[in-house]
Amino acid sequence: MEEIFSLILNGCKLAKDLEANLPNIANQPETISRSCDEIIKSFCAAKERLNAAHHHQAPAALFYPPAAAAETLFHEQQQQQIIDASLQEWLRSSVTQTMSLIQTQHFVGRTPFDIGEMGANEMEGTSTTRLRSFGGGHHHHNVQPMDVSDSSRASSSSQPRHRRSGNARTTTVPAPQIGNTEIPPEDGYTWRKYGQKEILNSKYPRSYYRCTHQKLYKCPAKKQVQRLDDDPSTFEVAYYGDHTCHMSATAPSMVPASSSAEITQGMTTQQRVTVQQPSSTSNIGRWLTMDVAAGGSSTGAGPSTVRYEREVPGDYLVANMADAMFNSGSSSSNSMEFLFSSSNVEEKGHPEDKKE
DNA sequence: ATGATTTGACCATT
DNA sequence: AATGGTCAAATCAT
Repeated sequence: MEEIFSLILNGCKLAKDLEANLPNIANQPETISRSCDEIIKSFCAAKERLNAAHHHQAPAALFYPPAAAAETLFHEQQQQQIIDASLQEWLRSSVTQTMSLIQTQHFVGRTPFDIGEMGANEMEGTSTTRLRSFGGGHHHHNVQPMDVSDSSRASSSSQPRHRRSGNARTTTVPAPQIGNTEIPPEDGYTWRKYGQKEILNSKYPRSYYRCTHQKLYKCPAKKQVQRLDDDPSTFEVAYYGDHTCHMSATAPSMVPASSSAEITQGMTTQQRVTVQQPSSTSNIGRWLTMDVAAGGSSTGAGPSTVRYEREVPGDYLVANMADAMFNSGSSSSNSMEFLFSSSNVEEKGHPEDKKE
């Protein structure tokens, strides 16, 4: 156990070192990469040991895990929380600035996440392959009877509760390289969670989000986020519907989800640092909401006129992200302008996503 | 007070 | 009938 902790702490230390050095090596991707590798290695080693210690019996009840398993999972979670706590401390300190710098300099033009678009069918195929059938292990703390003897519904059922409408754009988002890997991915839009569900044959629950501005702008955009069974550090995000709300409200910029993901990803990291507090999801939107000029010419960007989403083929976007994000005019060389090359995003328009 | 999240219940789809 | 998606009351956070 001590070994594990020392591994973790070592990882933290390495990360700190990296942080300190970052300004110096910002343009040495290889060096940074090597550092990251070391950090990751350290944490992975810790994780492996944790798993080895607790994981040997992963019983495969079909629906509900035996108490023992639940306990095991619970312990694991506690470990994870301890790890998280360490990381939080580090992350909280001042990484934010550093990260924005990294993102600015390093991630531009790269697409570390593989965006796959598949129809629902394909998606289903993959998930059945991937999520093998040893379901069960959900870490559900006891559900308390909530005594909401509510039955005054059953009349307002006019919404099409379509199951998995055809056009899902599915994104697999690996855990952030930096810091906490438990954080749900973000994509720059602001979402409101409206549900969570245990999914059969999946270890982890699926979370349901809708656009925060659904009611304001009738924005139909939705997404579902679920951790992969195989690889809990990877999230599968399925998008349904397109944003009809205007960009300044929810979108980080005109970048489609795929390319904004890389930026968002990092920000998520910072923003979700406090994982234990489950309800702090949406500050992110705030900075994004603030002031994101796009397109190099339109500064005022009349929101309602701008087509913010999809089809920005070779556009370079200038966004004042870092500034807006942390409004930290301090040392982080206010990189007022960095551009994303939202090049190879081939989101074929599937506008026929109507429900109403 | 307002807005977001949690979570059991409800209901459409398979 | 089972499963997944959504609703909405209760709760939490700001």
